[in-house]
Amino acid sequence: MINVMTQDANIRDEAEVFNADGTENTDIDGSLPSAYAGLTREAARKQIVSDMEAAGLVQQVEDHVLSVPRGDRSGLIIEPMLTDQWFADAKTLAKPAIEAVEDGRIQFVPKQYENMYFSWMRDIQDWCISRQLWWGHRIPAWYDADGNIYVGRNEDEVRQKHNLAADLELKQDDDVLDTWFSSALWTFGTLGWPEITERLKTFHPTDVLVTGFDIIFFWVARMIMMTMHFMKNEDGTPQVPFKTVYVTGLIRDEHGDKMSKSKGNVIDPLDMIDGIGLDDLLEKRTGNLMQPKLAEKIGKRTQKEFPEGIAAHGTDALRFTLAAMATTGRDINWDMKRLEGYRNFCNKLWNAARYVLMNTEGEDCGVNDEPVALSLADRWIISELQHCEQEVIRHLDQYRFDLAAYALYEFIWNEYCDWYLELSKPVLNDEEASAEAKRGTRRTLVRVLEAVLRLAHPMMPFITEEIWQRIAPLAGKAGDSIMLQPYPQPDASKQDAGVTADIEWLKGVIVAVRNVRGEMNISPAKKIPVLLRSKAGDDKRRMDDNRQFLSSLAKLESLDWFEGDNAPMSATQLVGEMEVLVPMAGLIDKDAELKRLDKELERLQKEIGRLEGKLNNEKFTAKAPADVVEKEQEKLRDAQSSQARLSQQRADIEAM
RNA sequence: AGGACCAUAGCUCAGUUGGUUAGAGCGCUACCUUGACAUGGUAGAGGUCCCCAGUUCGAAUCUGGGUGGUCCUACCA
Repeated sequence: MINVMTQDANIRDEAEVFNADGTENTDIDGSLPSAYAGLTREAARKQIVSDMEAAGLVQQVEDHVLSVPRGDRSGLIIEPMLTDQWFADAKTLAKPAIEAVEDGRIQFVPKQYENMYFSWMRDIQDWCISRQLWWGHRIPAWYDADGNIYVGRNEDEVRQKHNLAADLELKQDDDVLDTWFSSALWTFGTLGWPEITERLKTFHPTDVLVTGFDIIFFWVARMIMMTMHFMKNEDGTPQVPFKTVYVTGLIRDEHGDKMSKSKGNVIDPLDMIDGIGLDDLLEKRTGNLMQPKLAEKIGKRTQKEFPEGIAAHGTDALRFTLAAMATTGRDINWDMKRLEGYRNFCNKLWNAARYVLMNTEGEDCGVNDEPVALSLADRWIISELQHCEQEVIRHLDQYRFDLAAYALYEFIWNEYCDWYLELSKPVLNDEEASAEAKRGTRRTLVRVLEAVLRLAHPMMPFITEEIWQRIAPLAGKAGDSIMLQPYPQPDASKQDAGVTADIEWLKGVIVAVRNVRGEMNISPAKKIPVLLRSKAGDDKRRMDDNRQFLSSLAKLESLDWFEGDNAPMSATQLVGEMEVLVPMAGLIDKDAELKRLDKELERLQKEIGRLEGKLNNEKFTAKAPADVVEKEQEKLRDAQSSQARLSQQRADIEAM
């Protein structure tokens, strides 16, 4: 290896020549043309060209494109230069680190990232830990004038260790350690190491490391290597730094571009939480650019993207959004609209709590276990809560924060708010209702809310705390903070499939009536009569049990059981085998109803065709599992029976 | 060049071992200010699951090939 430049990148008098092992090579003549000695390399290049031209040796001078490395701070062009550098034997360090992941002492979530780790580690090269930077930990190595090397914590220690004379001149290595070399010590270095402190014994190994996939080789792999090298278990085996590495996706901007300062597309989380005006946002993005030329472009883009700046969304909304978007994919394209949607969700929870407080504060909520009568709706929401808890806990265990967030969203909005709060109104507003019934509903309102607050707390810490402070006493709970409360545990004995089926029936009837209203343009304010007709045993019971709920939520003028064939002309919807009839007199638009029925019949016809085709295929009936075949047969029977009823209905209306 | 990942509604994304009428949020359409909530409610429209071939009774899901996109490949972190 030949080096022709001095430390200042000027041309040497004579080239240095080394063997590959770093020893000096004396076989090769290192002499250089004296004309160039001491010139800067730029001047030397020009001089060489003109000398060549003078000698008639130049055929052509041609421009070509190349990428020129420049120093980050100085901006100067960086030239190749041979210097002494320190290396760590990475292969030896990597071996136990690979094994720790292979045998599961350390697990990556999602698992696919283990491949990334292995491919890096199995192909690892010696790690150059010298850096020529202006910052970092200085390499703890000293040299004397003869080139001897002494390594130690500091100069005093080095002198003592090697019995060096006090007047022997020592020079510390100019280079600094690779940042990752220092930060690889992080898990134990922060806990008092090299002293074996109580903290170190208590908290090492740590549990979960959360990071981005681009950090796996930079830091994660190196933490594992260094920790296993320095830290040992009591039995002397290498200790791992952490047990699980949870790898998040990388958040990009809405176009899928990586956020970067020079692109001016960075969105500061704090600005989404607190909001920021356009002027401040522009200043933030363009005020301190490395390349001021970009300011105009970034400014325009920002102005277009956020004409009014960014609205305040709050911490909880941001947290919940991040959880909901933490899917298994590698990239997360940020979407302000989703943040907005989850802010609305926070608002929804807040308003639901207001409703609950309005109806429970200062009222008898059965805190002291007074007797209660639980309605079907009460028992249903309690049952569903157990299910929601199961789901959330299961998904959290698997690091599927997106699915956990979705389960919470679904329960709070689509079950608790949309149905349960509505179903609580008929009971609370009914002057005839017993004290036990009202107490039961109030108790359920507060207890379910209290539990779901604890369930949601990790994802929406502030709102849940705020509401919990007021709800907890009503639910008979005491404590300074929701943060100190136990996480909910589902109780399977509170789940009741029969209750769920009854509520599904109830929802079906209500939706059926709303459907008729929607399609027939009947005002939501107008009360309408409804008839139910069915041969199934449960239907009559369910109607009798739920008369109050139905009348209230479907806005009924009357609700009657109809037997026999000559039903009045009605708009019809099916709930299972049961017909929901809305008599047409004075209400229904005949053409609209015919159109609606045709649409439904067409859908059924397609469905029947599909199912028949499948079931007539002998290969399917012969090879598919019996329960799958049976399921398809049942679907066909249902579709056919629906088709028969609706065809009859259509004929009746047509004849009107 | 090598390797990895991704492709599902207008947009951002779910879809767990093959069997669903393929889902959510936002956006869109119509109606509704009813006493928790218009940051809302009700009802709806919207998909050739990138393309081709294969395995299978059956494919968004499994296999092969193709197309398009993103990222990584060691001295900024």
